[in-house]
Amino acid sequence: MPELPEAETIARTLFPHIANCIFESAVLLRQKSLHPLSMSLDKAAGLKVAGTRRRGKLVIIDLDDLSSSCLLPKMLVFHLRMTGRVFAKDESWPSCSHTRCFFSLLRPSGERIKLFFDDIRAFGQIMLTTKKMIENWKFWKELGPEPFETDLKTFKNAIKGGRPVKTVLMDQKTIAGIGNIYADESLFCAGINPKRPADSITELEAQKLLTSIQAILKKSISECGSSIRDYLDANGNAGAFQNFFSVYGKGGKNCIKCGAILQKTKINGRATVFCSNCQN
DNA sequence: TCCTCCCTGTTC
DNA sequence: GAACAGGGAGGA
Repeated sequence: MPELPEAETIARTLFPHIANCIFESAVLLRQKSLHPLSMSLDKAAGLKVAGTRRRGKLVIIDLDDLSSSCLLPKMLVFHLRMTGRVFAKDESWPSCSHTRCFFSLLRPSGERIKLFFDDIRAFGQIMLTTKKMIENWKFWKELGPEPFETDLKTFKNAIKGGRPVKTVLMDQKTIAGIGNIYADESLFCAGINPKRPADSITELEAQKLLTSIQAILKKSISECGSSIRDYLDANGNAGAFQNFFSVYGKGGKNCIKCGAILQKTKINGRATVFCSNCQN
């Protein structure tokens, strides 16, 4: 389940494979995997890979239009949702039943490669867009600040309302890139009960929570993300942060801090694990 | 503000 | 063969 650290790892590991490549053609195998606001993937032809990056959980390939005099930068945006994967392989690599689209790319060396977007559960979507067009996307426009670029005041102001603090954390408008894994882990690290109404969080707790989020995301990025079942980076390697989980997927086991049995519950329809002793 | 739906592979 | 995993859209 790619969240921020996994998207970051994919963006980093993908770039060496496709640096300076020119897009030649696209094959879309599942129409619904194309975002409704996307332009036709054929429009990628002739564009050159300028870089790869991440925004929240989104993986982005920046593209330069070499032919256009008005230099209108385009970008290919991947929303990986649960099981999306982006990776490059040599030309002979076959698509599989989970391949949603693939591109043919030309390397500066003249070698031809393929860029795949595979997605088992088919929740993910791909979008070819421009910096201007993407502003029409409500999700993009409302996306909260990056966890490493925000400050306490902004964060505290976003933690508001009577919803459970975990729900607010996972709301991409609050802060970008936090999903179920990192919400549970951050709340445990900060000693905050995930069911607490967001507006009951004190300034001190918000401070602790933001620090925890940043520390956990940083650690996970350094471990190349978490691989629960499906996630692999652009090189096909698994992450290792799952070996550092304190609570996620550990309901019924003992708390690593106090030894109490970790509670498993559902918040907003999402599996949630916490320690009722350590998290108040 | 909460619930359902979209998906498919894995586990019970 | 049902339950479960879950991000985000959309509807109640």
